[in-house]
Amino acid sequence: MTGVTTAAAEPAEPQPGAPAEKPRRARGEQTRQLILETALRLFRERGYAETTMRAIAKEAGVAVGNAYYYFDSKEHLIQGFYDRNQTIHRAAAEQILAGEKDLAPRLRGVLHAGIDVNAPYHSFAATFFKTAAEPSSPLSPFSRESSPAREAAIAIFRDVVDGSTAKLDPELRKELPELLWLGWMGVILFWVYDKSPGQRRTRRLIDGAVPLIDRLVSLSRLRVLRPALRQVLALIETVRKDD
Amino acid sequence: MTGVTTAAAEPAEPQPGAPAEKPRRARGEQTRQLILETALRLFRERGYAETTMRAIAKEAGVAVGNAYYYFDSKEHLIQGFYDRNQTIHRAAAEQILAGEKDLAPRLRGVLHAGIDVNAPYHSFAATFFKTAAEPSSPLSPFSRESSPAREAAIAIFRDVVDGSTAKLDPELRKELPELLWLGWMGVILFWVYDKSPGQRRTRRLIDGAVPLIDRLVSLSRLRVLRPALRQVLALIETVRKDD
DNA sequence: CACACCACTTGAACATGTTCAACTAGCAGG
DNA sequence: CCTGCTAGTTGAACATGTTCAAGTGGTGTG
Repeated sequence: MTGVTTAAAEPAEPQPGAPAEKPRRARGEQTRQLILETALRLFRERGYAETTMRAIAKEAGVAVGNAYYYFDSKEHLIQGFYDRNQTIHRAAAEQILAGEKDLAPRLRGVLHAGIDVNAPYHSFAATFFKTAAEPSSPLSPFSRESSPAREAAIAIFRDVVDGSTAKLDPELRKELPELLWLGWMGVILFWVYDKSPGQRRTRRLIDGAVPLIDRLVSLSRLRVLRPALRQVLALIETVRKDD
Repeated sequence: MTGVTTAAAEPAEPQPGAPAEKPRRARGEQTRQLILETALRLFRERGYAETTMRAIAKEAGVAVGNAYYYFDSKEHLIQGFYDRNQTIHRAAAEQILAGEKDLAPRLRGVLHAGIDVNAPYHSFAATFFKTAAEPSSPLSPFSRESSPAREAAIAIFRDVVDGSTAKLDPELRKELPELLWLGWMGVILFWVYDKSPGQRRTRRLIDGAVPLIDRLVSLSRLRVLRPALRQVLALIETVRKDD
């Protein structure tokens, strides 16, 4: 498991751009982990809203204020969950990508793996999603704070594309990873709302959408579609400006 | 302005399916309106999070508990906002659709009108969106409670398609309104996250996406694309099953 | 070894959404 | 006009996320 590590796992060197973190000693790191793990366990057992900060503190054997020393808010505790699943998804994806060269099964495998990882937390993830949807929230997938996690996620889809034997328009190839990630966000959105048993509708969505994407990507080299493709790429370019 | 009325405007007859509401006398209705209007005004002036229930009650000259007699929670106050903008958008859309027969400008006009209606509430809408994103929330655009509002919104896009002179595949024509509504939800999502001045990136997105959709819809009648189109329609069908 | 600094810890206090038992008042029936 | 019913109203009490001033203890330095 190389390449992606959760930001909280080890006290990384302070990066130039990032806001200065206080130095942390061994004891502090231990307490931080204790609080985080206790919180995630309680979230899983009782749900997010039903878990009070007092309960977390009590269960972890610390004072309430101590939790706030390490985490800015209750929502920030979710970031741990976020990072952890990201890492597991990455590992599962590498497993799959190592043994498959065609675009469609590569993409399909990675998407299903992503759902697999999150499946045990479906009910909890819905609440999580609510807080993530707030644009100003640091947990938003589009926020600056989650930028590293986002980049890591996009990197998975870059692997999906680059490692495949599919022939496609070079311009499209450059944009495709980010587009696939966007699609993945859409799948997650669908999944969060999916109340069917075992979220099988989401599985069907993936199984149906992947061949479609595969076909569209192939068609992208067609002469009739070139103008449309250029138009799509131009739109992306235009919209992306002054972020 | 026919067809769409806000649910809260007049004390409608108790519908068979709906949960039994307490009978409400004139005085009660008046108080309810007073609280709702006061709340929406304060939301606009100070923002949602910054407006406390105590402030609403005080400003309206009632006790805190009284607000909870009429509204189950603070979030439920938002529904009024929701309904109101829906109605205004509908009216604006009818204005535009009356004078335009081509698909692209019809769609473009309706989308821009939707943004126009919501523009004054951009910062507030972000918070609103957060609560709407919770799948279990009655405010979610996909929830059963907001089903009437959703149907009304889709109806706008049905008008956009049906009233246009565009020639398109009959199967696609049937599905297009709902797809356009889904796209509209996407635009809203983009808009909520759009921090550019005046949300001009959203405007650009609309201006860029509309001709693209127009082109794709035209291309849908092309022979090479028929299989792809059928595939898309089949996917929609599959995913929609056991809702 | 003593001292000072600072990471770390505490728990009471605060702010705010929500609940609830008690009260009020206006209308219907006698 | 009295009486009772119930929609309507009240505000204190409660639950919970968050803050903060006051410690505490370990670590590096003279």
